[in-house]
Parts: sequence; structure tokens; C-alpha cells
Amino acid sequence: MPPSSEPQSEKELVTRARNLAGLRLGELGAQVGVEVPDEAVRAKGIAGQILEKALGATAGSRPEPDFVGLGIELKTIPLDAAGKPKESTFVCSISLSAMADTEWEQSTVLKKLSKVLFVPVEAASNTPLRERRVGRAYLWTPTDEEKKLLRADWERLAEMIAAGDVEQITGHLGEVLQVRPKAPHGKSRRRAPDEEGAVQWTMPRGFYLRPAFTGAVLARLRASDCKPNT
Amino acid sequence: MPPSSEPQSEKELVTRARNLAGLRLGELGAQVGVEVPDEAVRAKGIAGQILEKALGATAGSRPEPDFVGLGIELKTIPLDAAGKPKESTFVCSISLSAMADTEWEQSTVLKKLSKVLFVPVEAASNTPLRERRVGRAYLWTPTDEEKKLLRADWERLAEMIAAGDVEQITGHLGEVLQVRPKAPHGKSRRRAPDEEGAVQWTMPRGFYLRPAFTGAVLARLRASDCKPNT
DNA sequence: CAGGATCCACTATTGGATCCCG
DNA sequence: CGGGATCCAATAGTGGATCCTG
Repeated sequence: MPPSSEPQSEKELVTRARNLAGLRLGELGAQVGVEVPDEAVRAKGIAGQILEKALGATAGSRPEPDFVGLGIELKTIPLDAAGKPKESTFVCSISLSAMADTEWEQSTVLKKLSKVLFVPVEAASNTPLRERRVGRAYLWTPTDEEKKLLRADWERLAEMIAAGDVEQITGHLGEVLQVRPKAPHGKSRRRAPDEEGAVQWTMPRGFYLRPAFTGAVLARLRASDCKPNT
Repeated sequence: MPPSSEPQSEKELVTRARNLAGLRLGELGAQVGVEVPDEAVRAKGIAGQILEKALGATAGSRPEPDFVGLGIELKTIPLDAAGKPKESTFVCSISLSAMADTEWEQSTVLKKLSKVLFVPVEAASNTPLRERRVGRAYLWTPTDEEKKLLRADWERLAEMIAAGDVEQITGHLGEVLQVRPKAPHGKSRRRAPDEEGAVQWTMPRGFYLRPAFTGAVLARLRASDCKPNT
């Protein structure tokens, strides 16, 4: 199986994704021409890259939805032995200087999260990378309640950034959406406005969804399997 | 100030207790004739004993409410630097053999918790015992919702004990009420019925309230200070 | 022993730091 | 560098063990 072509409809995408359930990363990687390393520390992100190819995602590393034509973002979710998300989910990098003149409705966070295909992947650390299985995929659009939570966190954080208080932000802030470093190492720096609008150099950051939030989302989507009419 | 006499009304008790707010355990201990050791590990329970004397509790170590005439139980709650309960709250020992023929309505847990005077005490471990201050006291009667939670946990746990499954009980069980060891050391043993009703020797245990539960109760009671009419 | 509880080793969580690819 | 994320040291939480007094 070569890397797939882009699916032409939501239905086709979900069908394809669900047909991958049960496959191991080793098999799936081989099918799309990606070798899976032994060491997990040298392979961060590889599950996401394999699934992009297997499902025909087109955006590459451009700032667009993975499935451009469908406006759908692909996210793999690492699950622990109990089936709960093991890690937070990266949403997007933050352009610190652009936050001051952006509204929630135009934000990259809302765009990225408007329609997401979540693909769970086993990630118990004692299971070798190659043996980890793909789970059942779900297409998610935030409910009004979920949007309200995201928006409240985003506005609080955006305001702090716009005010130049980026150094006061820690990963503790935000009930469901948090800001954390997003950099190759701790010494990376980029420009941001400070309290007086002058430039300061600060660490690059990104928005992340907390594991408890993605866990609740997955639980809701799984429950909907039992009530096909809702 | 000598040890107090028993207060004659709820109102008198609460007034007395609130007049202690702000005092340090060292001062209060001196007033009632209790010397406060330096080492906290040698003084478990001393805050409770000082407050019993200061408020005129009468029951001693009998299985009765601390204020017999008023039917009120006294509990000190250790608070961390953030004002949240640091430890679980001991409710009562469990007579394992008596659980089989006891209903919730007659249980010691319900009796003990029907009316409780909670007295918070500072307990940040870097604050010396003598310097820890008494906080604002609150008289608590469980709401219907709180009673429902307590009852559900109690019935589940009582059933396990009655069935002889006491060794299967861990501190993980119970949303607000849990069962944990209550013994001078890990080798204490007492008799309990086993699965077939024969005797088995097991560790003495007690019921405890989880810190998250007492924290929520205190938060509700504090909030009521702002709305005196509710 | 019953009643007053806290101690503290261990587990679970988390958030700052880091790694690969195109 | 932007996009795909996970690693793992440090902190928070918990529950089994323990301590004092009358």
C-alpha cells in the first residue's frame, strides 16, 4: 500500500481511519514506507506522521488543516494502559506578537479544533513502539460547552500575552487549554512584545489541550457509539 | 484560663470556638495546661486534645459525641498553606463483626457526622507546632447531597465487610468515605468474620473522610459567611 | 483499647524541556 | 522553523503505617 491519496469526503476519511483500527505501528509504518525505530525517545511524533501518510493527509508542515479539502485536522492521542490520554495534545504554535490583534473567532486554536479526527494509539511505555496498536478513530466537533471552556481559557491567555505578561504564563493556567514551551531546547528565543510594547526575547510557546479534556472528549465520543441516534 | 466547662447551647459553643480564632497552639495549650512538644511526630492528635479542653468537651475517650449534651462532635482539620485540608479526617473505628447487622440509619458514621464542629488549624509542616494558628470554626450538618454520598460509600463498604471481604478493601474505595488501617502498628490484629462466617484475624480499621470532601464542606461553609440569609 | 489524629514512602500527575522530519 | 508530538524530573496526592493520652 503506497501512501494514500486524499480522501474525498468525511465519510471516506472516517471509514479509512476505522479500517486501521487494530493494526500495529510496525505494520502500518512498513506499508507507508516509514521505518519505526526501537527507541521511543528518537521517534517522538512518528505515530502522527505514519497516520498522516496512511490516511492521505496533504498539508505537510504547512499551517493548514491536514486534510485541506475537508478542513479536518488529524491528531493521534497516546493512551495509557487504562485507555486514558497519557500526554497533552499540541494544538498550534503561538505568534506572540499577533495575539494582541486577534479575536477568538479568528484564532488558530479555533480553526484547528473546529473539526478534528482523533486517532487513539496505544502508548503504554512497556509496549515497544512497533507493537503499539491503532485504536478506533472519531471525528470531533466541539460542543457548545466545550467551545465555551476553550474560549474562556484562550481569552485569558491571549490577554496576558497581548499585555506583555508572557513570562508570567505557566502551564498551570487554563482549565482545558494551556500554554507551554514549544521549542527544540530550553535556550530557544523569539521576539515578543513586553509590557510597554517594546521587544523582549522569550521562549517559543504553543497551545496544548490537557489530557483530562481530551479524555473527556473521547469518553463522550465512545459513548455515542452506544446511542447511534444521538 | 482553666479547662472550660461544657457549653450549654450550640450558640455558646460556636461563639467560644470562634473566639479562639487566631490563637496559636502554644498559647492555647498553656492556657489549658497542655505542653506542646517541638517534634510533630510525637504530638499527633495534640491539637484535637487542646481544643477539647479549651471548649469544654466532656466525652473523654468514650464512644460518645464530644459535647454529650449537645450531640456535637469536635473535629480539628489540618490546613496546608493554601487553606486546603492536608489530611483525611478519622471518623470512627470499625467493629468488623457488627457491620453485618447494622443499617446506615443506625451506623456510628452517621451518628458521628450528624452534627460536627470543624475547627481548622494551620498545619504547614515548616510552621512549628506551637506557632500554628486556630482558624474560624463552623458547625456542620450534612446536606442531603452530602448524606447521599456518605451513605452510598458506607453501604458499599459495609457490604464488603459483612461478606467477609475485608481483606479486599483498600483506601481507594469510596468517593468521600474510605476505610483505612486504624492501629498502633502494622502487626495489630483483631477478629473478623471471613467469607464463610468463621473467624479470621485482620488489622483494625476505621472510617475516614477524604480531604477533598472536607475541603468542599469547608468551602461551602465559608461561602455561607457571605450570604447570611441562606 | 478507643479516641485524638499525623507521618511519609510511594504512586500519579504534570508542565518545562526536548526530539525528529521536511 | 513549523508541524508531528513524547520525555522525565519534580511536585502533588494518597493510603498504609504509626504515635500519644487517658
